[in-house]
Amino acid sequence: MTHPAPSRRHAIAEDLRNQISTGRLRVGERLPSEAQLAARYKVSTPTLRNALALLQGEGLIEKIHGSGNFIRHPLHKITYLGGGHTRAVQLAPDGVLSVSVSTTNLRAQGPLATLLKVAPRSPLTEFLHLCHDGTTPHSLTRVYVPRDLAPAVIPDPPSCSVVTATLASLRPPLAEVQERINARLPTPEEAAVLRISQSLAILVITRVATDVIGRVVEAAILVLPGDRSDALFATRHAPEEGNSNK
Amino acid sequence: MTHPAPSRRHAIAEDLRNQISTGRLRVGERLPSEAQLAARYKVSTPTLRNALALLQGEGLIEKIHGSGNFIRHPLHKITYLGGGHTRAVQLAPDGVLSVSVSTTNLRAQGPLATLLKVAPRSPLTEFLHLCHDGTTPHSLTRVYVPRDLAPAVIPDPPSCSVVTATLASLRPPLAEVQERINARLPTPEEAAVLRISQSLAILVITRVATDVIGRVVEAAILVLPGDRSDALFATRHAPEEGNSNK
DNA sequence: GAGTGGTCTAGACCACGAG
DNA sequence: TCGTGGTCTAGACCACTCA
Repeated sequence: MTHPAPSRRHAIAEDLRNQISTGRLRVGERLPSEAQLAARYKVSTPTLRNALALLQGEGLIEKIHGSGNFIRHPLHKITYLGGGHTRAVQLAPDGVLSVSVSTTNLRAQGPLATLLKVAPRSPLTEFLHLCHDGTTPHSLTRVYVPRDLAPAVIPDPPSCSVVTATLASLRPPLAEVQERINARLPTPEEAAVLRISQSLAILVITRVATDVIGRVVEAAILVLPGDRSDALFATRHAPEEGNSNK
Repeated sequence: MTHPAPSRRHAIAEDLRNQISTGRLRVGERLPSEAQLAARYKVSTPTLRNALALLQGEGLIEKIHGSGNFIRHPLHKITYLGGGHTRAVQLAPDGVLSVSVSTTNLRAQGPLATLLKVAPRSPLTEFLHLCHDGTTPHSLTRVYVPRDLAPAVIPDPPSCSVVTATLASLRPPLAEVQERINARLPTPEEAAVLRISQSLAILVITRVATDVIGRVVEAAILVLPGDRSDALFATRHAPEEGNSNK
């Protein structure tokens, strides 16, 4: 409560936020150049850039080097459905999502070997999914399976649904799916691939599927931008056994 | 791969990271002043501050205005157990967590009313939990229940376990627990309460518990710093019905 | 090549914390 | 009061995009 409006950049960010939400600045539109904005608000360029960084962290604008600052399209919110849904995928409310998949063969090492509970240098297959909502990237998923559970032939170009179905057919019945979620800032690489600011928080979901004999048959790492996605877990309780929890 | 080492501040941050991980800088210790560090690395103060901001975003250091930059204590990782566990609480691996609770009566409004599916201005009781790991705050939880499901008398000082048990006893059997998770940067208020950087991502869990007649009996908003907490959901599958997924 | 954002400098002044 | 971090200035130079 010491300072309601401590700094210049918050005031500028607030003004721009209002202009965006009231529609005076329309989506997709380019903002005036940083030099022009700095002149208009009578601040130095670093201060104006700090103001833009706030909006960037909220996912309201997108900076494109050499080209300008743009109002982002209103975000199609994506909900990751977890818990029980073995074939967990993202759900888009209305828009059409296109997914591109690429495949790589590699060998387990370090944390990846630990995650899959295999020996280092075990052969794995990686499926890299990049999900687009229109023209903007929307989520990044890396799926790892032991090589012997991966299909021998991969369609070219691979399609997400086909790959997923093929994987499921090769797989023994699942016993447990574990999903670990945390929040962090993206690495520069992740930010570049997803075209988001390095200061926009991301949701990272690490999903590990285990079969009945305890073998890890799939590990997936999902990276979801925090401004346009969340994860939902619903747990139903049987009415009569609801009180059996110790 | 376009830029292996794009900027000065990353080099400085990397150097400080190494000094921290190799123990040349010990936990709790104060770093030299920013002016001294700037002189040592031969950079301007804003550049040095940018380097520190990177470490701050990783939760490695804590800035205390007027006092200095300090190496943070190695984080006791907290895991939020979700999904099925009705009385979801945080688990600390070893350290002892102390929780302070305060109670407020208020009336539903806006998003809160929507969350609890009650009419605006319905009476609610808020329980504000602040969880400490030693001296540093660790998580912030706001729990809202309709007033008629809240205990008439609140012990003073309220204890977390007693409050939780009392709430459970007043409550009809639960039918469903829904947990929605997302990632964002903290508000200035949240950052201040949790004593974290405004550039450290947080995990926000919104948990809504519904009873058998569809009434929302509790809504909780948990704020967990991303560097020291994650959420875990485990789903077991019955072996025989594992293939029923079309 | 013109215009854009990305990074950095060398200082100034203010606000906070502790003695 | 003094040293600390917090904010800001007015420029400089580089890297990228697009015509």
